[in-house]
Amino acid sequence: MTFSEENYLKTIYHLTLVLDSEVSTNAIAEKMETKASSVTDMLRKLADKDLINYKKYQGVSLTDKGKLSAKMIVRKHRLWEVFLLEKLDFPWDEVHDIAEQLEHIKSEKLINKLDDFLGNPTEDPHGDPIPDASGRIIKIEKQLLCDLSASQTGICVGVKDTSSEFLKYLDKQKISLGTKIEIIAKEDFDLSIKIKINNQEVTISNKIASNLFVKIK
Amino acid sequence: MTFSEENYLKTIYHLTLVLDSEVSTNAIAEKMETKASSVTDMLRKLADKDLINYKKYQGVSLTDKGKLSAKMIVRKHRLWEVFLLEKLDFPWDEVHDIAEQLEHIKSEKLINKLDDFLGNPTEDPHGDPIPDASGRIIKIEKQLLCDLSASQTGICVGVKDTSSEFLKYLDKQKISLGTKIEIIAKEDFDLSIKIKINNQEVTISNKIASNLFVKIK
DNA sequence: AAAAACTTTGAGGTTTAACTAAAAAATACA
DNA sequence: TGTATTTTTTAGTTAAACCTCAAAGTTTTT
Repeated sequence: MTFSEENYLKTIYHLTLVLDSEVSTNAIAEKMETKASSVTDMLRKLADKDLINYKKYQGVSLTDKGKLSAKMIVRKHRLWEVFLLEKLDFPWDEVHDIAEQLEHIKSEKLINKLDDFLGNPTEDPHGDPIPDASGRIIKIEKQLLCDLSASQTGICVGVKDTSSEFLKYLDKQKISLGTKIEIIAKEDFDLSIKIKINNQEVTISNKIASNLFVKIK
Repeated sequence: MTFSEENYLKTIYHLTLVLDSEVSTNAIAEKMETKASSVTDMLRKLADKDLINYKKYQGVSLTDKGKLSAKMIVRKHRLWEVFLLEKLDFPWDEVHDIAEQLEHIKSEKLINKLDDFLGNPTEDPHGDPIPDASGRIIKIEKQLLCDLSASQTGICVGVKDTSSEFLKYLDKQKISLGTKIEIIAKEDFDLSIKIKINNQEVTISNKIASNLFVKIK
């Protein structure tokens, strides 16, 4: 599989999860910042390789084979992210771009050994699940911080927005995976929330709270 | 730089070390298993980018810029080899092929962090030197095992032949980097050598002894 | 100086992945 | 239902990075 094929597969996989239905040519084109006609070309190619179910004008879905391939790419991407963050000490917002390159390295043995080396993590640094060697995914029950009520306490387990800006903001606030967050009070007027982290009280906007996943303690 | 450009540069670098002179088009073609005409194409390209000194019919050498680029590729290759062997526990003979892929990952920060993570090693698993971030190479004085005389003791620091067959043989004999080797006796007739390793006496052929680098203790 | 070996040039091919423009199909809606 | 709009596909190009083969030029060897 070429880099480009792998990237298309990954995009289709992600879009399928979000849209929960067949994925349209235009949706893929937009996500990959290319033209619909280019996408159609690639879809024919992926269909020839039996990686997607493709009927003209009907949108696409992944075949079992395609889904497994996509999951293996996601697995590689997320394991490398863990490696970069935990072993090499990269900041939160820099791991993605390098993992984009590393995810294309071809060696099943490598990725399984890396998995073991990292202690078989089940989530990446953004809190997204890491498929195991057979493609199985363990979902953790997580919810958005904004859905908690006063006096509840959560552990930060992931982010919804993975933009560099947001991740840098979190770094500045010293919020990372595993950080304990206690809701002190919620403000009805602007939906801002007063929270306690690292033994300090801070007020965060609704925008922040609705992009942070926590697990209730 | 494309993968292909990087591979040419690396080949020219290695050939320069071995031949210790200008490298010919044919030599490159043979090493890269391609045709001389393809090589000429690429040489023009590399010369345009000021990576090699190239005059028609005269062979090529690396410019300072080219030499540094080549060293950085070698650096990446060898650091990844150390990672694979030491951290992921890959066997000796499998690290090369995977490192061939990893050496093309683009991120200076990544490789420097990897270097630190590995404890700034100066040699790779085959005993070859690893250039530092500025391209400097520290040579260690090493000699072939066959050049030692009876009763001398050496520490295995590298191999000359890096073929899978040879590396597998060494694994079988439990010889690896750091293994202590004591010369018991040399046989004049067939140049075989009786050595003591891991507290066992073994006889090895001259072919083996002339592909093993040791540092005298 | 001629033969042999090596190197370059030129013409042309393949693959991969884009793109534009226009046709065709599906869908939305009046 | 039929037309307008949107979406998707087709067809024809382009461009980069490779490659091959054969011919022609250069250097080295005998």
